[in-house]
Amino acid sequence: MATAVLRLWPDALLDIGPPTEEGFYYDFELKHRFTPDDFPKIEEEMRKITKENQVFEKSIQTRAEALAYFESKGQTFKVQRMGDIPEGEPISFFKNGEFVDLCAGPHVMRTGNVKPGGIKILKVASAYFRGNEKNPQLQRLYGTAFKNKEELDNWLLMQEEARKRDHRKIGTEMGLFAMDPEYVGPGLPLWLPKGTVLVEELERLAKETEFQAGYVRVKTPHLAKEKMYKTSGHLPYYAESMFPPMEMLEEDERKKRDALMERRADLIQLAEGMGKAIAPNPSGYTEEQVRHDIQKLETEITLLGGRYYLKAMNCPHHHRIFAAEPRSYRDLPLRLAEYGTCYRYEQSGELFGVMRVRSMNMNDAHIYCTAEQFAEEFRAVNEMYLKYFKIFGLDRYQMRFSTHDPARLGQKFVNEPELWKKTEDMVRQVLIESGINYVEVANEAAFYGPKIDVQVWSAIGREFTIATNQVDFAVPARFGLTYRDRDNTEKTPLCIHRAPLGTHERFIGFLIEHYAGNFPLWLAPEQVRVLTLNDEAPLVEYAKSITAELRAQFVRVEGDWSANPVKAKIANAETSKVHTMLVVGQRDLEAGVVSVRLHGKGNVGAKPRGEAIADLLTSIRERRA
RNA sequence: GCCGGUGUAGCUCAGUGGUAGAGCAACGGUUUCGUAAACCGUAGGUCGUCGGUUCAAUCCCGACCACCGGCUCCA
Repeated sequence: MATAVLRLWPDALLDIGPPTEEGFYYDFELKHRFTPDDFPKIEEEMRKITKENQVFEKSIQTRAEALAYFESKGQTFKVQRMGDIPEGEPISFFKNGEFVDLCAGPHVMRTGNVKPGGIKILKVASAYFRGNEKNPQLQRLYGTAFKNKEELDNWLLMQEEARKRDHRKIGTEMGLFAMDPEYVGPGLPLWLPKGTVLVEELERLAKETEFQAGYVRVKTPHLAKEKMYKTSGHLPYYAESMFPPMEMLEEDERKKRDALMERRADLIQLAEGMGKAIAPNPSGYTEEQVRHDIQKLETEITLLGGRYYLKAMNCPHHHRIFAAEPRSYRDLPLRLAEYGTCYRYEQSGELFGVMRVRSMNMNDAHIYCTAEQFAEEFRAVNEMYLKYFKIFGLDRYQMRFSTHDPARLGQKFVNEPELWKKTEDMVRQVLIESGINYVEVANEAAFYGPKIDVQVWSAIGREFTIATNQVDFAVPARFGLTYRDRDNTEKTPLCIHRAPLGTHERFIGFLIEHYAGNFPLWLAPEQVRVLTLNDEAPLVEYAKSITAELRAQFVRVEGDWSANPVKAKIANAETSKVHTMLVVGQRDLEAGVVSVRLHGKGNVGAKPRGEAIADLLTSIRERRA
């Protein structure tokens, strides 16, 4: 592709072009802006190149030769990329026809190995050079190539099928949720009645599971004073992702606070100057005194209060619940659970259907425990994850173990090298013992401790972090949380943050794509619909009595005894993805049976009414797939 | 937030410098029928918002908002 682009636009600057899961891309810097109208032209040129059947020739050059080559071509990005190759490593080049590029290895031996019909340019987008938003943006051309046209067409067809599973599309079609950016706001989904069913079924699952695992439930407000997030350490590091605070102060109080803050800023500057001890300090005002006064001002400012933040996480509230009563080692582990609603001001371009939103319901819980209890608790949490994955038939997942980076202690990560090592060892131990498939990634931990993120892939191939399990050895101490131990001393507990079902928003978005909207019976918004062959009174009576019986058993059932032809009624029920249809006609009425039809599977035959109902109830109770 | 694209009825989409259509859904009738769509009719829109060009703008231009594809970031 790069060869073709260079032929068409010789002034294009090249960055790099690696393969991806669906093909490949190449980044270019070019005055001309690519549009889809250019795609056929580029494809045409690529086809010519495949016909030329150029051989990919490898050559090794010295660093100086390579640099000189790219500099002579004015390829500044390539020159920068050269810096990424470690000193002493051979610099390999590949040449095909007139095109020469830095490359670790060719993906095919000759351009002719790709048949002209198998090539397609997919889309153009932009990307930051080296993925850093401070760097210039390049134009990224995505393309794909298959051995021949048939394989390409097959792949395109699959892409088309995948698009049909998009949770935004199905969510609208099925009436699960709605977005109202004009009145409610972007990223603030409204759960419609059918989507709320999913929300509540998941909550019920979580509540049952957590109850059995010894959790207790709590409820906390959606906002808190500024002091909360200063203490937790989320401010100012997290402020970017939080909704701006609500200012509660009256005009004069605000002036007072601003004055105090100004004074504080001055003192901080003074203290810094003193630290460097540039000038003599005739006033006799010592650095220690200044620090003390800053502290006093801090307290005064926070006591004025006046600022409330919508919570972006539940942990601080739970910490205050821990602090609300004196705790003994006998109370531990204390597992506080809540489906807490959090608000995060995600950047506008990051919003994505219901998968990435600004208001979210988290399947949250915080486990306060001793260091001795930690491994057992952590293992129990992991097991809960696996239990959920089994229920949802989720087999493509990966645990991502995120650890700290010792070089960034005190900046990105709290400066507790020993605790980091200790907790990371504990987590690693649990992972190895449980035989869980995981990868370890450095420098990705939370500021307060290592974490495990669970990556899942939806049927469409979208990858998401759906759940998280984090260790926190820092924030409980910042809140001064303690329990009285056996030896009558106060100790600080460890805290495990966990959210196996993530947020309703992302989890449901994921489930929609996972099931393509065809939910298992226990989750289905409309579980059963009773359909009559016609609208004659005795038949309608029969259908109504079945409906009433199911409804009394809390089955989500609707009835359709309209005068429409049964074919039409079935078509309606099928398009609404009703899980089970009970079709009744004169025959069924006389025999006391119902004809069972399953969504997507068709008619499965008649069953005695009582048996059909019992089967439904069992499947729901057992949450069968 | 950045780059590019898009914005017409509840949904999917046509369309034009002289103030708008189709299918499905909705509503009213007719149809009484055994496993994916019976027929007739009715209603529905400040053509994302604001401004500009023009005799005239849904169409051309600009700004903003929102959404989509990426990047960055994340549950």
